[in-house]
Amino acid sequence: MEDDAQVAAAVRRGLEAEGYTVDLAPDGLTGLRLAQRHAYRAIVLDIMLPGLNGYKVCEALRADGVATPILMLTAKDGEYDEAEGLDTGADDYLTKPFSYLVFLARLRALIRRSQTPGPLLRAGDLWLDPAGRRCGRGGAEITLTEREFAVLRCLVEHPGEVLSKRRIVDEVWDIAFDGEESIVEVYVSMLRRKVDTPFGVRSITTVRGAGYRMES
Amino acid sequence: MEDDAQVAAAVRRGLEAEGYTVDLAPDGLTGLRLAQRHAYRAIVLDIMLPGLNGYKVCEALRADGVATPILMLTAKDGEYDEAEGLDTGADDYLTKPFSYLVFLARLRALIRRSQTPGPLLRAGDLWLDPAGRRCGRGGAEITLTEREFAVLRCLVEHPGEVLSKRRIVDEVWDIAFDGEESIVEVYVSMLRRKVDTPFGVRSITTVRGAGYRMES
DNA sequence: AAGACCCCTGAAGCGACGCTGAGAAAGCTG
DNA sequence: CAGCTTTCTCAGCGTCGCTTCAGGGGTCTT
Repeated sequence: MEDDAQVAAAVRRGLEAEGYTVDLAPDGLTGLRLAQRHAYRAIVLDIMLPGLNGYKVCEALRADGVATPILMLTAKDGEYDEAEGLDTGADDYLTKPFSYLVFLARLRALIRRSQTPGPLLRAGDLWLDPAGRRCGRGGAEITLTEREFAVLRCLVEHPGEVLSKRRIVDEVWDIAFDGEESIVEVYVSMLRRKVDTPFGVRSITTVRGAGYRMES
Repeated sequence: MEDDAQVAAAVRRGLEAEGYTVDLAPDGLTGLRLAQRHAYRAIVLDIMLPGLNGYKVCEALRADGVATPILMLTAKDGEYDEAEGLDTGADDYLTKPFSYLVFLARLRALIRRSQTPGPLLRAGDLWLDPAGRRCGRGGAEITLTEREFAVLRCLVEHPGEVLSKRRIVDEVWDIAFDGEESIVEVYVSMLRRKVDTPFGVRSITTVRGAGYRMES
């Protein structure tokens, strides 16, 4: 246990260094609760857990309709353990001891596999292709920088809804971003110049004191 | 088990003497992993396996979209086993005990049958033949090293989609590769010099901050 | 009408990102 | 073992994008 806690802490540090946000549960039940309440991108589940063991947590989650990909960690390399792990609904398993690199690669593969392609976002004749990272209006393609694209995407994903600058910063910028919210103004300005002005339209509306809205 | 391991080793020696390259998995799950990651020309699958049994491995592979021909080995000669084997997606089965010559003949037949004329990957007039490990643009053939080919293949398999360096590393390099992602930059640079520049085109687009995209 | 507040946008510094040539290390071939 | 190929690292350099700042305009309140 002592050992496990250390491994868990190390894994957490590693993942956070990679830019992931990590919630750590000390026991099975806590983990189950967390997973039921949050929409995680992936769950790493140790079979040996105080309280509910990993199989049970996994089973309970699947029974609950939680579809989040699960990576199971098992200490034994017994045959049945692996099969059972997959049977209860885990998407992958890893036998201890494992290298951190292998762990990371598996986790990434899991997350990638679960990502739905999400074809094309549209707002009027404005279109956004997240997979190809392309954007355009009608037949014309528009070149956007990474940030511009992220901000526009954020807006297009919530058409007709007013998004505060705070919210846009939260969604687009890193957690650690400590600049001013006014950065959003700058990007909206640049976006309008690229996706609106040349086409004589105005799809991003300013709602004074509240934020911005993508007209649908 | 002991027995099986000896048979497996013998088969391996035999096949390697024939000029095949053989990967041997000690258990079902390892086999499954290997088969998911590599593009084998054929898979020989024992039903009696430690860990996942042959049926499950077979099923999992097919569910995963792996189309590699599978030759199933069964110890029993009961009809149902055979039927079940074929049901789960195996292409042929062989009942133990069998002679090595019969085994070899079946395997060859399987490989021959599966050689589809041209699963040729294309992107514009750029073509890639994974089976023959060849590549070219229009009528001109281009010589690529193993890595170059793998990177290009990765890109061509997802035309129009932006692939991050991280993802390319994950797909092309060993799972435990711990070098820098910038290695991808080097290979893209070399690829462009071979498949783009001589033809005055630019098929691999850099998407700053996001990755690379194969133009389709 | 004046002031306060909010938003727009052009300019500019600087840091990050990507490209490429050189070369070391490892592997293969004869 | 020598010579070749392949793979990977490193560092320099040019470019691009991110962010901040400041000045100006618009809008609402008092």
